[in-house]
Amino acid sequence: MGTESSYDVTQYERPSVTVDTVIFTLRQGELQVLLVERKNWPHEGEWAIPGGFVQMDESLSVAARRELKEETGVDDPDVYLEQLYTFGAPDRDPRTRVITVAYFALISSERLRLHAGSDAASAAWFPAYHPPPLAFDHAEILSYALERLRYKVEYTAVAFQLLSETFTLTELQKAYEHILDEQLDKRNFRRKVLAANVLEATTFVRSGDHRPAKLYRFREDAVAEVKTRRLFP
Amino acid sequence: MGTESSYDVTQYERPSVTVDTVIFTLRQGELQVLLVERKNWPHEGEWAIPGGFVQMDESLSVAARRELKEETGVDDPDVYLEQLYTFGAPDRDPRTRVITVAYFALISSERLRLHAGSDAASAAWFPAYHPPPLAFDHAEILSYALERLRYKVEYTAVAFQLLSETFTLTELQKAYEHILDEQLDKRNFRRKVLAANVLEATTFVRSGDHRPAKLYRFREDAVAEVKTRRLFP
DNA sequence: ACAAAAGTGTTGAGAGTACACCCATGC
DNA sequence: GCATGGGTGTACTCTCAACACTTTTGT
Repeated sequence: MGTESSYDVTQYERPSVTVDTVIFTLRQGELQVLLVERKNWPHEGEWAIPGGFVQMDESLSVAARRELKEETGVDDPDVYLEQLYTFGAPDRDPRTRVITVAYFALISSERLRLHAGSDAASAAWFPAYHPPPLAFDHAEILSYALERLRYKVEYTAVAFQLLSETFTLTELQKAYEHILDEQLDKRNFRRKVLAANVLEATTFVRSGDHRPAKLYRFREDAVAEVKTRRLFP
Repeated sequence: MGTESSYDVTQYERPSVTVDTVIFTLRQGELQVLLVERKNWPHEGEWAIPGGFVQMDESLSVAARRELKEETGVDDPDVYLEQLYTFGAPDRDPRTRVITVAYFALISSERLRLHAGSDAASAAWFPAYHPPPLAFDHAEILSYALERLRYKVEYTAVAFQLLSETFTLTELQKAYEHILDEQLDKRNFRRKVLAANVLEATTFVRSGDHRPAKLYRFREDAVAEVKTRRLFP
């Protein structure tokens, strides 16, 4: 806002502003997304990304966290939340002009388990890569969130946000494979992840049916960014 | 927007929504940004990123292009424009709640020259890395735009948007150096830029004081993306 | 003992980086 | 003829990608 040095801020008709939060988790061996049911409108059986109006005294990220809490019961500032994009086509909601600021959140299924009984009666998890029909432009928002997640996971350490506090290297590799939808080489993966110096080994092991696996933890002080390969030198 | 299956869309008080467009060009051998003067308010001599209210029937990107045209006179759909981030802290504008969707634009000084006499009386160009004091949270918006530009220039071919249609390899290299604020090796730069197969040589040369330089053009059909170096395999 | 997942090294190819000199033109 | 920017090649290093077997545990 710049040109007018003074103006009547009430003179313009204002759009509604909402925040929609795309919530991802790893469940049942795949990447899943939380959706809420729209009972009759605009079409029977359509689902939607959870969202709500931005209150006049709350910031956008606070509104997104409020939405996250309402739907999952999780009220933890450590949950990863990032602004995605703002969608504002004039006809994206046929009722009225609604501009929505989309966020995406990553949450471990462990954290979700702790808050199982939330009030989200009509919310359910769906495979992120195979969602049901979505209302409005929400399919576009979900695609965009998946694209950003895939991209982000390649050059930062966000994937850890989807795992429990301690995890095995195989669990970490599976998380990457589910997000990237791609198989990775075990030896190369382990060598590189250990070389990155972002993990610390714990003294514990995960005992299952077979040989126990060492448990690792993400180093809080780790700076996990990769120097990007440039298009030009 | 999801939970309420029906609601009165008029029941909430609504924030104002603006679009602010950070306009970059290469001028006088440096990266510059267009700012507008805020005459008396909130503080004497402060400058601001050009912006304006989003009309009820226009999309966000159309609003950003409208702003671009009002300030520079340039009304060309080829001008590079990208949504940056949405800033919505409740107190970012002390008068009322204003949520602003920031965009950034890249425009060549050649295009600007064609539209020199626009109505932007109080607009002026400033060094992007050394701007004057800025109003509201506009310093934060500008920093964010510079960060994104630096980042984007490394893995896509956006830098061409700042050059004329034809350019010498030295001009291209200087553009990269001004944006990245870093010196590059001439031989490596030329080898890699030619290997990327995004340029076509023209038959023309730029004659200056000394040996004439070949002029190149960006290939319209070029797909200029780099496969990103991953944090993990 | 056997099934199942954990864990571990080497090699060849390609890309990145550092580095110095001759060339064509205007004055 | 000289000053100025244009233009060119090589050698070393590092990172990436492909690939198969041994170890440890539970049953």
